[in-house]
Amino acid sequence: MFDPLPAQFSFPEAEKRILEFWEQHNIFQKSLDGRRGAPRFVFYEGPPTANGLPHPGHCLTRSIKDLFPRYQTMCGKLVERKAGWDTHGLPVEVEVCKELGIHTKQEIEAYGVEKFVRKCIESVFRYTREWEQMTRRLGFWVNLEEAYVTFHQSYVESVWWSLKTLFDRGLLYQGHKVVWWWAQGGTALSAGEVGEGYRTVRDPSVYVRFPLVAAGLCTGRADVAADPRVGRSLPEIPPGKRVSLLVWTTTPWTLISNHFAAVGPDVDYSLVHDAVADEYLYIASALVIPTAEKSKHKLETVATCKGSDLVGLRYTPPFHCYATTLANQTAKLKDGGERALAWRIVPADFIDLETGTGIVHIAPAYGEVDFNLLQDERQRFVGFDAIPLLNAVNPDGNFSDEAPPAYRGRWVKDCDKEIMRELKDRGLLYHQETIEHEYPFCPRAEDDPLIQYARKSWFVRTSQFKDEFLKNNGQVNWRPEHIQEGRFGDFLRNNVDWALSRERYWGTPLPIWVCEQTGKMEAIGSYAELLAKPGVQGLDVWEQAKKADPALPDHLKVHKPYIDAVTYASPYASGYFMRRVPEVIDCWWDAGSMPFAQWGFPHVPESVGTFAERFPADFISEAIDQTRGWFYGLLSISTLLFGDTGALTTAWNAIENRGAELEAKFVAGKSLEEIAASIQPERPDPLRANSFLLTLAPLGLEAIGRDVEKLRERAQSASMLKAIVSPQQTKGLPPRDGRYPIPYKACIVLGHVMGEDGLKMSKRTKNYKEPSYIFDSYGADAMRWFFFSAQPPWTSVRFQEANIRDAQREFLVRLYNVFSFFNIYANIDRFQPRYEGTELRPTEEGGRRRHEAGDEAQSRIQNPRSKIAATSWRPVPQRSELDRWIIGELHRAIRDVRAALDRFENFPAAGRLKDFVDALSNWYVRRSRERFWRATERRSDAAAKAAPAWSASDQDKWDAYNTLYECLLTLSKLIAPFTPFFAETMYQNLTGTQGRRDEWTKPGTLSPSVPLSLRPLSVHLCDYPQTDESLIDESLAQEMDLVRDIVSLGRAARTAAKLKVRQPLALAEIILTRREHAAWLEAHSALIAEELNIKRVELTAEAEHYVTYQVKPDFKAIGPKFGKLAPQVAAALAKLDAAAARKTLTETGRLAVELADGPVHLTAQEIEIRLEAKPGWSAAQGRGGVVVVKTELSAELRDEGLCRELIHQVQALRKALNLPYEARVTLYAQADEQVLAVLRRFASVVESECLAPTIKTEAPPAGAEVWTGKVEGHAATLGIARA
RNA sequence: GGGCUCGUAGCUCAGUUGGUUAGAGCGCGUCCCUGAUAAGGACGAGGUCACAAGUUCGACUCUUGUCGGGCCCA
Repeated sequence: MFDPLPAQFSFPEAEKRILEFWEQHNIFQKSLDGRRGAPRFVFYEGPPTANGLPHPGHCLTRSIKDLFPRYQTMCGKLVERKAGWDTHGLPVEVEVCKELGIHTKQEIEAYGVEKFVRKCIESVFRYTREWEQMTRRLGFWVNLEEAYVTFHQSYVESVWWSLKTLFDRGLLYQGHKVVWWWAQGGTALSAGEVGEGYRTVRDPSVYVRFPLVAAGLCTGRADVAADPRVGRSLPEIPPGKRVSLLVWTTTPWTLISNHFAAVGPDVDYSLVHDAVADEYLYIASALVIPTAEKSKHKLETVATCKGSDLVGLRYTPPFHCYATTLANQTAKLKDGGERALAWRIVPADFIDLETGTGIVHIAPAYGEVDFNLLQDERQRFVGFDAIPLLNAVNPDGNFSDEAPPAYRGRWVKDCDKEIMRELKDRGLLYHQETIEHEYPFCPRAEDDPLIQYARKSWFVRTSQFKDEFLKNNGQVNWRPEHIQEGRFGDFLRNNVDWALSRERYWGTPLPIWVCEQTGKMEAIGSYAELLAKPGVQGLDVWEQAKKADPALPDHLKVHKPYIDAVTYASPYASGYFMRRVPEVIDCWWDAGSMPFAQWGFPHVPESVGTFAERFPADFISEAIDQTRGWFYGLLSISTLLFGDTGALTTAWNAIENRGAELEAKFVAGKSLEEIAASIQPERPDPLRANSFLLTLAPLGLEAIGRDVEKLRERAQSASMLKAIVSPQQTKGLPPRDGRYPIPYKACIVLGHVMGEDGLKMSKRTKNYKEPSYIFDSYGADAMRWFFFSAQPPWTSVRFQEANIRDAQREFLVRLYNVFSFFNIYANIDRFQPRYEGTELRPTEEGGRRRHEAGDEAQSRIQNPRSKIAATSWRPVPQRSELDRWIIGELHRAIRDVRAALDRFENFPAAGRLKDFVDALSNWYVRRSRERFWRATERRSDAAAKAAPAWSASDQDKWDAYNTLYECLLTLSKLIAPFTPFFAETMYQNLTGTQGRRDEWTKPGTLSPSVPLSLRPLSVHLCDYPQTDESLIDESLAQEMDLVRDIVSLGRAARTAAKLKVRQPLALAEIILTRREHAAWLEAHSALIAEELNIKRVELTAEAEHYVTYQVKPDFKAIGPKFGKLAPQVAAALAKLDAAAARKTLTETGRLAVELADGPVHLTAQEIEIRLEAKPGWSAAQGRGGVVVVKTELSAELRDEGLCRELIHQVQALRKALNLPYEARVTLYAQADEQVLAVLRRFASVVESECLAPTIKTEAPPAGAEVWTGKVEGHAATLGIARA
């Protein structure tokens, strides 16, 4: 007996019960315990920030993150799932500031950093409860109890370890970064804040001359080495005439710090003669006319050239404040030669030809592209810092002492007018006007314009690892694939050094301590390491705070402001202290460090091994916006820390800078340790030597492979090579998976979830339903199924309630109906499933013993009530064709679903499940209904004992039950990763575990009918179904498809003739396109006849009556064979007598076709015969063939049709009375004689169909349900009353 | 402004290495079933596959450009 399903099944309520069950019985933990010792499938949780409420987008992420781990667990893997929380960063600070009603850094400091940071911690966990509830309700199995938290001390120390490692390898450096800077507030603004503050303003627009000083054009400058690229012939200019670049800018104040002028190498430039001043100017050709119109000067083109021809020319800077130091300075280039440090023409790829002059003034301190261009130039020189950053502005926005005296100490924007006047006075201003454009202001201080400003910042040298990143990226299995070469690949190819530091308060403190005297620095890898330093001071700040408030989380001691107070004695200058730098780090670094930091690697005991077993991840998933966030963080940090060539690069950096020196030491017989220690002798730290060894250690010969060539190329001697490649084993090194340390093997990049209206979800417009509303109305499975089945996860998805409801109806409700159908009739017939050996839980005993256990189970259920099942089960091959077909479909579905999920593709997998449920519901159950309803042949107990075999009819019935049961039970496991709740409901009901929870906790107390101890408690403790290829009959599958197709065509043909299915017809003819399945189809004509309500169904070979033939080439075969001739072949075929051609082809298998150049031969495979119904027949055509129905109706058929109509009306009356289905009625009929005759004639049919044993041709009595109307043109009155 | 991505039925979306009748669901219309029943099913109408060129014997599919949406970055 299966627990009867409720009359009104509620998905949300059932899910709540399942949740309780999971928790009560620790099913998640059991699912892990069951796989202890199994191979791991590693999952990384990308930490969300819990300082906002979870929305539908997070539900998508968490659904996908749940699906694959569940699947892999069922496939036999151990899939631990450690949750994580991202807790640091500007968004948290902003939330707290909003709460406090403050904004600026001064205000935060006035409030108190200590109090502020504590507010941040509170804020971070404000919505944790909501997040945990959503996670639980969605059925996302993840270990929340042991979640990693990025502000925890162990996590912070692990991040410190990574930073120290990089610092010691010379990969962490201080440089500049251009930010949107609020000068008055002294802070940088985030992109979001900047976006808020754009306003339309009027600004100056000035055209300025940069007079050229290049050799050959003006007064030659023999002291400046010519750029070899300046190898072009420039036009002869009359001596003494001024030649200038014409540049354009809207920020005159930046001209004081001008460094370069940029041109587009492929852009056309014109040298024009301006008659007004009798001078020559370079302008982009495309902008000559607009410039002439603006300035109202006549400009005559003298010559043209490419921008690349101008590169390298020198000019006089507009202001001279830096000229005294830089005017004639040059430095060595990496590839030989020297170049001037400033005021040269350089190439750029961002030249705009819409406005300006096509020659761009470059002031690297005040523009990001400008700054990047400086960085590119710096790369060309031997010493990276050979070129200084020109910046005559203080952080407060006032000109510094480097600026000309007139401007010093004044707000830059206030100086624009005077600067323009000065330029005019000095003859450099060519033209001036004002323009209107969008410019950002501080959103909190509306009168303060923002400026782009270079700030000192800490960087990680990621750009050196670009190739390594790309190699690693190449090994990731991206879903969708285009991420690899597209968005992510592009991002990596354009890699710039990671700007790591933030001048903020709530973040992982940058663990670098600086000597207050010498400026020398050290990185610290852990709190313990800090405490071990000589002369540590300042710990009391923390201790006192803790004493004052013992509730203070200990984790805070590694945070600002407490950590800032900790100083120690400088090893570089006695009597001085080492103090920490004030910055915290980018919280993306925190998140990207999670593979090792979640375990506190390498400080926490055992963490090295723990990490080693769980790196890399087999699977991660987040939304598309994480490309530059978490996905990049993981990849870059792993590569930097654990990569082979990454380590090589580090070694090269060291060797390149000190190669000769190191080599000498090596040759002199120094040990590797000594050499390592000497690499940066200013810090004679043993840790340094270790870290160098750490760098060299992974370079075992076997690991280097083709990089040996690179080594040879770059190592300065054979001896050095030998030193580097000798294998060093260093304990505690993280493992490497394959050649490169990919941090994740597969990554599903999710699209964004959009609101009901297809636009971005917005709290303000409330264009989306809350997850909790969906959970309460439809359930978590409905939402999950919608995410999995409605679209591939990487397309942006519209979160529409209607779509979720539809998805549920299409799959879950349909499946529920089948399940409920089974439940009702299986209970009526007291069906008992058989427990197969394969269903048993694996034990230490061998297969034989297991079978015995199975037999025992069988005998246990052989009590009188369930005797039926014990003897009725038989193997699938002995069952009917329909049973074999649906079991075959089941195994085909298993095969396809597994294959799709193995490829991390949920969408095709879900589609396949949907198709199977459709086949089960709309064909198998429909076609089998009669078998379930068939009465069992009653036999005496004696007869049953004497003959254990069932009658054929009963056996067929039990086959149907067993088949449906097996489909449903297997399906419960197949859908378990997708819709874990409903899967559990089905599984528990089908296995009889439902409602007997208490017994599960008491071993040995078996239900009398169900061997509970032999079954997993939960579907999630089961193995995922395996395909049994022997049960798949591909040709049966095709044939059944064909039948369904033909039936569909038959219905279409009926509809076309306006013949409803109730009206029986005499004959249908089927003309097949292909003959392969003809025999099989013929054998199933009865089935088709029944579905179509047609007495006889025939296959016709020669059907010229009804159809015309068309011979068409199969282009897929013919295209490659004939190429350009293909259309000719097609044309020739079209001209043939199709019927004759078909005959020839059937008989000989070949067909000759005349082309212009002679005959060609086609085989049957290369030709497709198409059928088309001739007009005048009620026919329908499809790919499989044509179905023609005979529309002529005999009197006999009409009567039968009439009878069906009468039955239909009676059934309608039954329904109106809402009668129980077994209620008997008396039928009263009044109509003409023809109708009554039909009723008499088909009385037995009417009786069995309508359960109306008595038919009275009289007026219905009072109280009867009555219908009066016309049936097939006959007036009639029908009434029924309960018998 | 740049990069990536998408544009297929009224709506929401599929469409597998290019192959000649482009599919599904919802909605709509017609009908069926009435022993899964506050369900279920069948059939039908509805498409210049955003637009324009190009490559090809052949383009929804590949290339380029234009227009429109989304994301990321400026």
